[in-house]
Amino acid sequence: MNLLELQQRLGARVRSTIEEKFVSFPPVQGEIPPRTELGDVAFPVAFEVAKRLKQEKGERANPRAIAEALKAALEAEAGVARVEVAGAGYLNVFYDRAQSLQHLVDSSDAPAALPQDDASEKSKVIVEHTNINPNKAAHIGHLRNGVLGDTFVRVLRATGATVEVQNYIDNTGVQVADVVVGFMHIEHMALEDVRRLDESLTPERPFDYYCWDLYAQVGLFYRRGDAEGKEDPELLKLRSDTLHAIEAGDNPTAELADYIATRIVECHLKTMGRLGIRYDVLPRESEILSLRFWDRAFGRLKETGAIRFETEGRNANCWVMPADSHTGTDEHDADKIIVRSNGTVTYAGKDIAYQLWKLGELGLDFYYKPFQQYVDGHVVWVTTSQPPTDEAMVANQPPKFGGGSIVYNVIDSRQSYTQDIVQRGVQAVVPGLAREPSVHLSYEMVALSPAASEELGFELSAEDRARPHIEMSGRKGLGVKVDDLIDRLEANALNEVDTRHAELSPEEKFETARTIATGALRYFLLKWTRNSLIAFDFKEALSFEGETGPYCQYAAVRANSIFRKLDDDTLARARAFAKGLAGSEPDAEAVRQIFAGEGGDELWSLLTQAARLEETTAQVAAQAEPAYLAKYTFQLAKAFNLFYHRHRIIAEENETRRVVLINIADLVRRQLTAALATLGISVPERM
RNA sequence: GCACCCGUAGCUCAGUUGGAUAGAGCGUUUGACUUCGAAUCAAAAGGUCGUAGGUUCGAGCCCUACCGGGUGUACCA
Repeated sequence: MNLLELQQRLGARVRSTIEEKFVSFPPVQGEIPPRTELGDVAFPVAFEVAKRLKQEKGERANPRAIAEALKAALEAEAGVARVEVAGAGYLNVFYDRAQSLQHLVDSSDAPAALPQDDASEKSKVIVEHTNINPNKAAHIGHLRNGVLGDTFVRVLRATGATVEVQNYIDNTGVQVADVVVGFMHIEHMALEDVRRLDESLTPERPFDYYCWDLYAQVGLFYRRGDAEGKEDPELLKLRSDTLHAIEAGDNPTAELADYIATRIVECHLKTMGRLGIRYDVLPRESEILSLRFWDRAFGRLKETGAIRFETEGRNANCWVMPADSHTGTDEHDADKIIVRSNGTVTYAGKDIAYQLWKLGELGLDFYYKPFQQYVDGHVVWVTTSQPPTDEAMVANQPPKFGGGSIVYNVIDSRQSYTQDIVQRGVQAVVPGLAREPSVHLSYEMVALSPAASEELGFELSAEDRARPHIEMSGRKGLGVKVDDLIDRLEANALNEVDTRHAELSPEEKFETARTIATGALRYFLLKWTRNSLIAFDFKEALSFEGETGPYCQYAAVRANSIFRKLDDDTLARARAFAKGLAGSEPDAEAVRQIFAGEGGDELWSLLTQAARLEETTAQVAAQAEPAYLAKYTFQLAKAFNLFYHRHRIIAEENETRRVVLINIADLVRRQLTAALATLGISVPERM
């Protein structure tokens, strides 16, 4: 369902007419006028034509006259009712509204035929998101990553792409090591003790919450209890020793680390699952190390000369990636160390190896085993260093992971510099790939408003209180845990449902509340453009009114309620009427009268807005900006709410008018539901 | 120092690639439930688009300089 084809056809016609009558001209796009009275699509090309005429032929022409000359060609096109020349030379096209309605209803029946350009080999898109350090509960900042990534995945799938979702697990990093230090040196626990502790924990304070607190304690521990003090080098040695033990593997410390990381990943998946966020595969850093991915990437980097060995200077005995611009006084200032002087590899190096694998350019693969299964049977796989041994594992083969034609990495903007290094490394090794095969999908962080910070019980200095926002800190334990926030949203939603729909069963009430909470939270995180920093505020995040997910859901619920009261036969007849418009001129004329009459522009405007979902989705996929889809959905919901308020549909007495209203409401509710689904938000029965 | 991001209504933000009269939400004020549900709708007030130049038919958007804020710039991950 879209009007894009018509728009594109008109654009092509404009161009060919210009070339025929005036000068050579680039492809024209057409744009949506700011107001319905100005038409359905506008071509402000006359100014450019006048300029080109002057430049290329020395002719002086009036833009208005040029627009007039193009008008006739457009008026001859099918689907066009009339064309106006406005202002200094705008060419405004008005569609035939009856014909458009017929077309929209007709095409909405066919399941959106995906453009299967080449069935032989469909390329795969990989999206990597979430990537939370597996050492504590997820906070709202982590959630922004997950929601952004998951929504982008849904957008890509809506455009027909095949998408693989990866969640990278850094199970051998310092953050995990810190919690291991906490268990071993603060709590004096070994693996068995931690296991027993884990089993004894209550749902109010599960394992990831426990580790959240412990991690904050470790931060203090390194500072000998003084939050403002310096870290004690002697205690920091515990961290590096632990880290080395984890990387080496095959020892009690590494086993404890593995237990913690695995359990926390389970918690994270459960948390994300509450919002419908899912994964296909969990590549782990431990396997990148043990399967020697880095060694292979290292060789490739050396071969291509992307990195070089320093024999002197401050980076002596390191492998560095030279900076491409030398702005500092010392030209080595900006060089990035990839391999340290002690021979170990930095994060950037490991990430280059991982990216190469994702693009199918490393020449190595992981082994896999099932990690968990969602209720619908979908399996999440995790990497492992051992080939399958027993028969059951051999029989249960994973899909082919990695080898994407394009890779999106959802990573916050603070890591732009490092990501840049990684991109350069990848491009040096595989120069033949399409431009930017690996895309950093960056976004700003979520910080806390001073009020939110105090609500969490953190004392603020006068200086902090004056700041626009306060950065969350896992080390200080300062942050809004995702599960806490969802719990509050669900409780609030349940409260509302309870007062509005006392007749529902407790299960129905809870399910409705859950859906509303998900809608509120996902929309809250999606309505901001990626490079807008979110200063988290409880009042705003907990709101169900105004520009929120529940507002959009409510519009869809209302639309559905119309059709619950309408018998199926009426709907079928209404659709048949719309489809038959092409064959009945009197009916078509009656429909035109309705759109031309009182409030007709408003009806038409709602219809065209609903028709633009596919176009918007494609744009969101191209620009990787899910906020546009959120805005679109809200605007459609808003327009529908107005329509709903202005018109009584079932009670409408004029038969033709009633049929038109039914068709509009039907198309809008379907598009609205589809838009929400792409945002990961479903529509409850009642709310 | 250098690099990137940001500066639009009281607050928080959009502004779809340079188009027509600058848009939402929240907050404030005021109206609308006997209706397909008011988690809604309508109306009002609120703007020197940080400042100063420039580019052109046209600039919130592009260029230059400056002012103010943020984030990076590790032999951390």
